[in-house]
Amino acid sequence: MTTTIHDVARHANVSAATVSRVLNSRTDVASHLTERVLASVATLRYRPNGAARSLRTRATTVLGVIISDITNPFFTSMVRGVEDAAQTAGYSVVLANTDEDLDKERRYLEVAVAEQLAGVVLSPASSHHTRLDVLTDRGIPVVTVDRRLRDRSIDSVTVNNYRAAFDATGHLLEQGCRRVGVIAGPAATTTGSRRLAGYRAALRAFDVADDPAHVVHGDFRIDGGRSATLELLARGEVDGLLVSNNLMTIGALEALAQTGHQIPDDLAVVGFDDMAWAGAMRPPLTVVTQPTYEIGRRTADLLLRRIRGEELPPQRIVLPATLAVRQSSLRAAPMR
Amino acid sequence: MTTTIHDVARHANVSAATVSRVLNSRTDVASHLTERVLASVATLRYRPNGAARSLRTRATTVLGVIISDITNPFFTSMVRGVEDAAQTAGYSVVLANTDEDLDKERRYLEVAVAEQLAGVVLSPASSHHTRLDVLTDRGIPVVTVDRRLRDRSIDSVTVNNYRAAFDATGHLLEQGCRRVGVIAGPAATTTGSRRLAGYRAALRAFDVADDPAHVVHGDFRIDGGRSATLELLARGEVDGLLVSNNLMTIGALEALAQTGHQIPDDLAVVGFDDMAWAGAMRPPLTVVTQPTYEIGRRTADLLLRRIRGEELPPQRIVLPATLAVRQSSLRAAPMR
DNA sequence: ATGAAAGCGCTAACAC
DNA sequence: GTGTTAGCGCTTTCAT
Repeated sequence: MTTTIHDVARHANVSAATVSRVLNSRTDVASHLTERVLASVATLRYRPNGAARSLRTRATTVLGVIISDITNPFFTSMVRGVEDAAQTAGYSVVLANTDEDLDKERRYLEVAVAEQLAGVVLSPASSHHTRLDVLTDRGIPVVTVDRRLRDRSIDSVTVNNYRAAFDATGHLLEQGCRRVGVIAGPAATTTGSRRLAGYRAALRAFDVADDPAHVVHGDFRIDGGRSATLELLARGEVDGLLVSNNLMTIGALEALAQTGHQIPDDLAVVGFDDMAWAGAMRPPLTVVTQPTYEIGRRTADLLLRRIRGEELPPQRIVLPATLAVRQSSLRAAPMR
Repeated sequence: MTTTIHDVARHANVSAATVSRVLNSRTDVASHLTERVLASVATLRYRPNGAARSLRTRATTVLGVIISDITNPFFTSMVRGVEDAAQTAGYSVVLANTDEDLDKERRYLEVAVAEQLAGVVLSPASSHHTRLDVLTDRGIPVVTVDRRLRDRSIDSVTVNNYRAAFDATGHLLEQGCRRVGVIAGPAATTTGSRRLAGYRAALRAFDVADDPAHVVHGDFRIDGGRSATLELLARGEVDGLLVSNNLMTIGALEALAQTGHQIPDDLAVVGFDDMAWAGAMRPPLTVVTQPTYEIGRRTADLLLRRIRGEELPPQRIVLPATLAVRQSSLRAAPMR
């Protein structure tokens, strides 16, 4: 039927133990035996049985990636980076969606344990309520991505959200906007809270009053972005808008079109997270771009180091996010 | 350490075999024992070890989804449908990207075998060259999605691409366009070839000459769409454009903006595959919409039936794709 | 340096 | 109906 390690052993005239040693690249095997084994593996097209291996070793070579929404292009691009890094190291990747739901998140963390995943990349639903003990108790490493936890002992890879939001808001103020609204993310996420904090800091820096009416929270999804924007407009006119993620930006643009606002003349817009189509829009969209693929790679690299057992202090890797200025935020008569 | 089936057996005062029977919901266990076992499972928070199970049964409860590009929103939405259906049936899902590369595809099919996946959802890189024997020889069911194989014995779930392209092209012709270009997909894929065939049929139906200069092939990616469009424009003016998938549409729009074409006045545009942002674009984009999530669900349902061993003739499920007319294709003075 | 043998946690024959 | 037993394919002591 399927060829096992014993078939290879017989073919190479060695014991199964020796084949196993060769396959796990241990150095204590005579080189002529190594060659013979490798040759047999090749001719028999032998593939080790993953189930048997992980039953025995109590570990797999599978990484879990638990994110809120696989249809969000930010995450898919990030996942690509994780996949590539994992692949190179001989690991495969499984994905799960939480929909920002703490219950679903907890369930998937348990699955990760049951499946004995080698490690987990997590974009936590909440900086305070997400509990990782299930994993850490059993020594399964976790790295959070895009967002952090309050718990500083957990590795994370993020961008400087505060700074990015500060710059984006500053850019709108430099363009002459004085009533700048923000569609903020869920307060439970660090992307939500840090970006809002950056926005507020920019207002202060420019001596512009921080009007509570100018802040509306959305849920990082399209519909939420649309309704939050309509709510904001209902509270009074604004002349600039910062939207805290990509999907909400789509909703916001729909709302603005629907209410007859001209961009950037009536209202200058800056979104968060570049998207493949941001440049194809009319007017092209000014956004905070994140190195999504790189974020994924770095996250996976860090996770793999933990899996290998490297001892390092808790890492908080921060990558740069930069403002890509396009027409949606450029006003005719900018202020100096 | 971790609780095993024997711990549960001891706690419930039965044999491991009985616990196994209960867990696999076999009917030949006395109901009072079933209760006791279930209670023990709950109090001990027992989770069966997947590795041990699949080592024994030579099968997993994992589905593989092998697609060309996880960053393409068509596929992610489809994958959501697969995930939800799989989840309900107690299966989990792993993803892989082929980048339309036959080698990569073959490699992942081998991984599917090695990992003893229960079944595979595949969007084949080529209708002629993709070989599925690796899987079918070992009884691993496959359903192709989005695209078909020449081999009619393989189940598939697609939309009626021919008809959809026919309608989309017909719509452009009804709008008065007479020089309609098409950015076609890779000829190796059925989505590429069927959509092109539908386009040609519409030209015939409207008695419009089929100018070879109006057909350019792209690779289903953004850059390919951009360069194909520039190539098309270089060959001579067109007044209508059909783009055969979503990512190429983004590239096409960039090319049109860059060359100063006004949509829809200079050139009416219809894209394929709805995207969350199609309605947020100015002008809103006319596209062929596919029931992506539903496609995923139906695919998974079919695959799960095959996994359960149901005997049915080869299925070729065809779901409806419909034209969502928005402004990008609406001309001032349409022809009747 | 290499082989023999035990056992990871589970299910499927086979007894009873 | 339920328990006993063997063994899935691999790695890892422990001898040699």
